[in-house]
Amino acid sequence: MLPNSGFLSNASQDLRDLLGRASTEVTLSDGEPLFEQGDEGDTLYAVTEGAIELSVLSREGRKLSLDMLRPGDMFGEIALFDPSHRTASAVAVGETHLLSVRNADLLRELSHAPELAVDLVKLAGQRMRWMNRQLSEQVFLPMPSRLARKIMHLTEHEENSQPILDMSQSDLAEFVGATREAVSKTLSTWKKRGVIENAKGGLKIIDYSALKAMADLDEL
Amino acid sequence: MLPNSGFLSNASQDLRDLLGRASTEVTLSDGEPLFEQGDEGDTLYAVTEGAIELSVLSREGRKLSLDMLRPGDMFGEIALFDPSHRTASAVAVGETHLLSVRNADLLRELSHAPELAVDLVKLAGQRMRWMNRQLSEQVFLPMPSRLARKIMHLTEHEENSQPILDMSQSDLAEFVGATREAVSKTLSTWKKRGVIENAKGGLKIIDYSALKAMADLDEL
DNA sequence: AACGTCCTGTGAACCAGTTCACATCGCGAC
DNA sequence: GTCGCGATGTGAACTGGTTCACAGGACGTT
Repeated sequence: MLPNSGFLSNASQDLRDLLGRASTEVTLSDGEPLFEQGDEGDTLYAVTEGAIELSVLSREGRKLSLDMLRPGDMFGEIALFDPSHRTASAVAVGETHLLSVRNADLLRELSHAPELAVDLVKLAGQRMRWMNRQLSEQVFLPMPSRLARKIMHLTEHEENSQPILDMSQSDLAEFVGATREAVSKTLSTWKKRGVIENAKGGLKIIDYSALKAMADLDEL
Repeated sequence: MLPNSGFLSNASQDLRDLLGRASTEVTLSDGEPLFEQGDEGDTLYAVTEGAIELSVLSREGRKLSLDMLRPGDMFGEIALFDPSHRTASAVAVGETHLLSVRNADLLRELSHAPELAVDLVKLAGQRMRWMNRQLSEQVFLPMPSRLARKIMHLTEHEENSQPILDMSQSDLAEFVGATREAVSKTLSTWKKRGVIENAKGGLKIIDYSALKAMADLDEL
C-alpha cells in the first residue's frame, strides 16, 4: 500500500508510520482536480497510485506545468505548516490514489515524534532546491535544452532503456514553457536524427545519451 | 540590535530569543561573499545591518540575481535542516552585519522550544511561495513588466513616496534576467514619459502608480 | 466507410530581446 | 584641467521563439 519509491523511499520510519496511521485515502479519476491554485489548503498528500500534475496558471490562462508526481512522491508539505493559498494546481492524470494528512492530525503526531518535523523540512528543502533549478534553467537554457531535460525527467521513473513518454506535444510544451509548434519543430529534427521516434500516444526515446547531450549543450 | 522589520517582525518570540542567545555575529565588507553556490552549508542567517544579494550563476558565468535581503530578513533556513550544497551565492552589498545560527546549536534549542520548528518551516514556506512566483513571472511576463516589478520590489523598503533605487542598469538587468541594453532602452522610454528619472548612482521613481500599471499590463 | 476530433507537421510573417558596435556622460585620480 | 573608466544611450543586424494558417494523420463513434 505504501510504495517504496520516490521521496518515501528515504523517509524516516516515523513518517511512514504517520502515513499509515493518520491518513485518509482519496481517490481521483482522470483529470479530476485535487486543488486549484489559490485555494486554501492545509493538507499534505502522498501519491500511492496514478499520477498528479502540478501546474501554475497565468492570469491570461496560459499554463506552466511544474512536475508530474508519481507513487512515492509527497507534496503540499508547505501548506501544512503555513496554511494559506496554494501556489499551484494539482490534477489527477489517470485514476489516482492518494493518502492525505491534515494539519491538525499532523500536529498531534508531531508531539509523539518530533523527528518528523525534520523530515518534513527536508522535503521542503528538496522542493526548494528543485524550484531553484527550474528557475535558473528557465532563465539560462534555450528551449531545446529545456525540452531534453524535461523529457528525461518525465521518463526517469521508467526502467526501460528506451522509455516511452505518454504525453502529447501540447502537454510537453506546457512543461517547457514554450508553444506546441516550437516543441513540434524541435522534436522533428530529433526524429530525423534518430534520437526519438513516434509511439502510440506519445514518443519513444531511442538514443538517451544523445538527449543528454542536448540537455547539456548550453550547460547550466 | 535585532531590527523589528522584515520576517523578524512577525517571528515568534522564541525565534527572536534564539537569535539573541545562540547566534554568532558576522561582519562583511562591501562585495565580500558569505557563501557561494555549491558550498556546503548548515547555517541560518539574519541580516541586522547592510544588505545581502542572493544570486545564482550559470556555468557560462551569466548571473541571475534573486533577491536583496535587508535588515530583518532571514535566509539559509533550508540548509539548516537539509545541510547540503547551497543553491545560491550570497554576497554583501555595503558594510553588512549578520547573526548566524549553526545547525547543531539550533537543534539543541529546538528541544526547549519545539514551536520554533513551525516558525522555520513557515519561513521556508514563504520562500517557496516567493520562488514559485519568480518562476511564473519569468515564464509569463515580458521583460518590461518584470523590470517594473523588480524596481518596486527593490524599493519597497523605502518609506519615501519617490524612492531612489541605488543600482546600476547592469545590476538591474541581472535581476530581471535580461541584458543591460534591453533594460536601458526600456528605462529610456519610461524617462521620456516621466515615470522615472536619473539620480546620482541610480534612479528615482517619480510616478509609482505608472510603474504599477507597467507591472500588470504588458505594454511597452 | 465516413465523420468528427484530437494530434502532428510545417511554412511564413512577425516580434521581443540579444549581440555587436559605437558614442556620450559623469566623475574621480593624477 | 584632462585622462581614464565605468555607466548610460542608441542604432543595426540577427535570432529564437511566437502567432497564424493550414494540411494531413490517427483513432473512436456511428
